[in-house]
Amino acid sequence: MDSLLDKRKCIIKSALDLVQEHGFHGCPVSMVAKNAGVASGTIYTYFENKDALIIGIYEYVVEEIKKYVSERDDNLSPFKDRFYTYWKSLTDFYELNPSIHGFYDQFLKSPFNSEDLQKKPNAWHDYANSFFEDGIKLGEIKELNPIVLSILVNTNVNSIVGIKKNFKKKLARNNMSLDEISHLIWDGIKAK
Amino acid sequence: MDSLLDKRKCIIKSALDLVQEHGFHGCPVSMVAKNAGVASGTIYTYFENKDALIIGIYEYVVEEIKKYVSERDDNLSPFKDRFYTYWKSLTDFYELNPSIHGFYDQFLKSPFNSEDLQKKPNAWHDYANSFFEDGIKLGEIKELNPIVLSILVNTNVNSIVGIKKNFKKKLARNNMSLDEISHLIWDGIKAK
DNA sequence: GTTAAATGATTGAACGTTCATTCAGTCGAT
DNA sequence: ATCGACTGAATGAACGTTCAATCATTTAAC
Repeated sequence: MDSLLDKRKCIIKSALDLVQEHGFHGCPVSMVAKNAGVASGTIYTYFENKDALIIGIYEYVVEEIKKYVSERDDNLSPFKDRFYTYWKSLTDFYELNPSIHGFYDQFLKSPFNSEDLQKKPNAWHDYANSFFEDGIKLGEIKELNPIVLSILVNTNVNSIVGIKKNFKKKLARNNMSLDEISHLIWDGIKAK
Repeated sequence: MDSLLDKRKCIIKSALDLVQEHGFHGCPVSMVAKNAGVASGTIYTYFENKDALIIGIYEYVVEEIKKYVSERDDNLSPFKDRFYTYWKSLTDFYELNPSIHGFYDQFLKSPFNSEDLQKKPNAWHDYANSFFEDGIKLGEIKELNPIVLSILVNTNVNSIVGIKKNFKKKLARNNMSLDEISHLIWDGIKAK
């Protein structure tokens, strides 16, 4: 029983790496299977088809993100601190898990991220939305739609992590550190 | 001669629509051909292979973006005005050309956007970078790396346009308008 | 405790489809 | 008459998916 869940997760994880590297269509089921150390037929014990595998990866990924970020949020702290912690947690998580970052970035803009999927309950999105709702209720940030806020902040974190990944050499100079972008965003969204 | 360029552009345009709708791998060459009103073999008169077609669309797209945004920039105006005009031009352009927005968003995160491609000269990226360099030289915006700034601003515009596309109904309420996000970003990046 | 049956995961060759690409022949302009 | 674009059927490789056979583990019977 346990090993079944393990194998499912094992397939997801090895598919995650490959998709991140080669794109959705650059990694055939056979490659995922080989990478996971199983036969290609086995994939179909755990997933209805390849699309379901991709969605399965997505569901795993958002669960992991939510877990990491929410564990580090202390809702008794001042909201400003919570915001910076949120930003840092998300950044850290992506940097610790570059293939999740790569996958998620690709997935969000892909046709896999269909309207139907977006309608389904999503613990990570719910968490992020209610996080920013808190900030608004507390009067700490501007009265923007929390959904917009969360998309905006998450997009920016994604972007920064991507920049760090790609431009590591060029940017290290004497410029304002990339981490300071969080201040820039905070200045933009804080109330007053 | 002219009709050859026309046909190339015609193929690019009809591929653009299809890719935006179905994703890179959801639109076979045969479909592109049919949509463009040519035989599939004809595609190969204009493009070496399907990948080259995708890259061709990308090159067309960034050229159009650059044209639209730079035409509306008056570098004699105060930089703050120029920033708002930049933001508005880019937003307008994407809203006037939703399939370009959809394509570009997908493309940027896809494996097609390879390191090699990123190294190639790109008039739009150069334009955006030097735009923000201007702002820094004029002392109007913070001393961030202009490459970072342009990625950041472009990402945010992209994101806002995407939100407008998807959430038209939900968001129209009484919340601060999405267009105000530009102020939020300006407040964040302006000097002082 | 041993043996036998049952269950269900696993395998990988085989299948059928899809699709990028080719090319021999056609058409149209000059 | 020549040249080059155009056509679209043909090709063959790639890939998702299936399934008969195998294997491992659990259950049942004695």
